[in-house]
Amino acid sequence: MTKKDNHVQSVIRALEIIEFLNEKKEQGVTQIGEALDLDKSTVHRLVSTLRYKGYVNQNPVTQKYSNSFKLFEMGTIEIDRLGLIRRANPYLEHLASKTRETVNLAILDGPRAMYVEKIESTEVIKADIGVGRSYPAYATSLGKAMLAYTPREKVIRLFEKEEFTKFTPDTIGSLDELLAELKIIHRRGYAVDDQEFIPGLACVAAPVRMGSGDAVAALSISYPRYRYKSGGREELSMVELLMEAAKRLSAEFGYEGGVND
Amino acid sequence: MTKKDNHVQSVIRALEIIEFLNEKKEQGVTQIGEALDLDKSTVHRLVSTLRYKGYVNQNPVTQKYSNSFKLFEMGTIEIDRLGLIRRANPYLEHLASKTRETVNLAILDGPRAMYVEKIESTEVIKADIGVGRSYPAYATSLGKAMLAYTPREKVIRLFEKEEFTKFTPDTIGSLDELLAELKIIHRRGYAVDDQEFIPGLACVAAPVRMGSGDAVAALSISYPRYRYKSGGREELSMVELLMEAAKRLSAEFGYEGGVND
DNA sequence: TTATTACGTTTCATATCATGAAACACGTAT
DNA sequence: ATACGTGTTTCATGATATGAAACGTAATAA
Repeated sequence: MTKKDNHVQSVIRALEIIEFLNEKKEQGVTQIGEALDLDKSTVHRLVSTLRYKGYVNQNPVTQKYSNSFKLFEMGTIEIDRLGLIRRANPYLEHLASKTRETVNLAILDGPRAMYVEKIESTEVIKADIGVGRSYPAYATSLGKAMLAYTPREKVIRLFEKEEFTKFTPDTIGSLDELLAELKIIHRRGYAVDDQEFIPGLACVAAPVRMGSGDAVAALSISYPRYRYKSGGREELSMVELLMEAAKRLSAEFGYEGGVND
Repeated sequence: MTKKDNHVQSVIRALEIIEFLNEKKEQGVTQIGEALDLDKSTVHRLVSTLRYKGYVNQNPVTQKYSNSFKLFEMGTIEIDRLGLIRRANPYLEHLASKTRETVNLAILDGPRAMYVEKIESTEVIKADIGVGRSYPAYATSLGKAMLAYTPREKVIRLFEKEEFTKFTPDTIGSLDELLAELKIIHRRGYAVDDQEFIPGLACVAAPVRMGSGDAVAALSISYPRYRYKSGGREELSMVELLMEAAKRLSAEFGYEGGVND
């Protein structure tokens, strides 16, 4: 909590231009100026700074501006830092080939679960959640699996100001409810999402843990609910595969304990 | 070409901080200040602006700063724009399962080929090039495949100021050489890289074309050279698979012509 | 304990530097 | 021809980014 907002105006404006170009595609200085309530000369100066630094390109024919791929390049470097994707890939492939369902890898990005890698199911009907997207952690099995292995006070800090949106009737609706669920997950070693986020979609997830025992990421398998009976033999055997993979991957990140702390 | 450098100092500094944090990991304001030759109070103000906008996080215990995953999130949105990865995935999977080798999808980012998606070979010995990385287009089959279906004057503009680095003895070494090679590729419909970038690595690539006939992306298959004879039956049958996939994917992007213009 | 060091943070006087109105250049449409 | 639509450049103005210095806090040394 900063005492006083002492932020740099031009930097905020430049970032807002990048964000604006990120949701639109190609925009001229006038359009940007109208959207952000800036004079077009100001926009031009900021945009030309961004171009100088390689963040935006100018279309030579339309003269309009768009974001370059520098963001993508830098973003992947950021994610690659821990070598998470590289290390997780063999396990993802193993799970995908064994289950034939979509498998996912996510990290915690504040109160949200961000999908960083996936292998899609070979089935015609399959779960498909976009890499690079993030969703409220309390509403997804991946998120809950990670939160269950995150210090309780940090979880409270993350969610005390968050609103709990009821995506479906079964979505977790309060911090208390979440904390109770996390306790169960921690004891059991895996999380389930039975249509708590998207109707018809079910997932099971297990945490990837590091030396401290806290989660660095989570693995999940997601599939249409109708394909397996909730808690049935098939689903449980997927959970077994998943937990074995998560355990082995955790070992690569220095976690030496068992399922429980 | 701007007549006068009229750039916004604070924006440049803020971006340089992001870039610095992108190569290092967690850094304090003092360290950042030393690296970029700025007073720590200036760094603090810029960093707190970046945090306010969600681009950096502060570690509550060390108080040091690091980049958030916002860059990754925005980067993937940028790449997703055309739905390229989504549309290409079925073809990548088909190629991967047929050939058992690593298949790649790249786009042109200025004079460089940027890998945006891949499926790894199931072989123990395999090619592995990182998603999000980019390499000189003239040195890769993907790059050459795209350049061969890019207006000649644009190619010249992109490379007239570029230096041609000899990564291996067979790397293309000049603009003239490149233009000659592109002509052959255009006539033939696919590009090859026989150890022109990395010794021992061979690739074949075909362009994904849009309505205008220009390339939007390229598909490739990469493998260790020793596994197949250059120009042999096996390699040619991979080229056939590749061109068929590229042709179908091109159709999804509105390209209706044949292999040649 | 008390001093020392090292760090992030805040303050504040200063003038640099970002700002937007207006003019410009170059299109395209009327 | 004329009028509007771009992106671009100029320039006088003062708002605002700046860095030195002071502050707060924590960890370490004496």
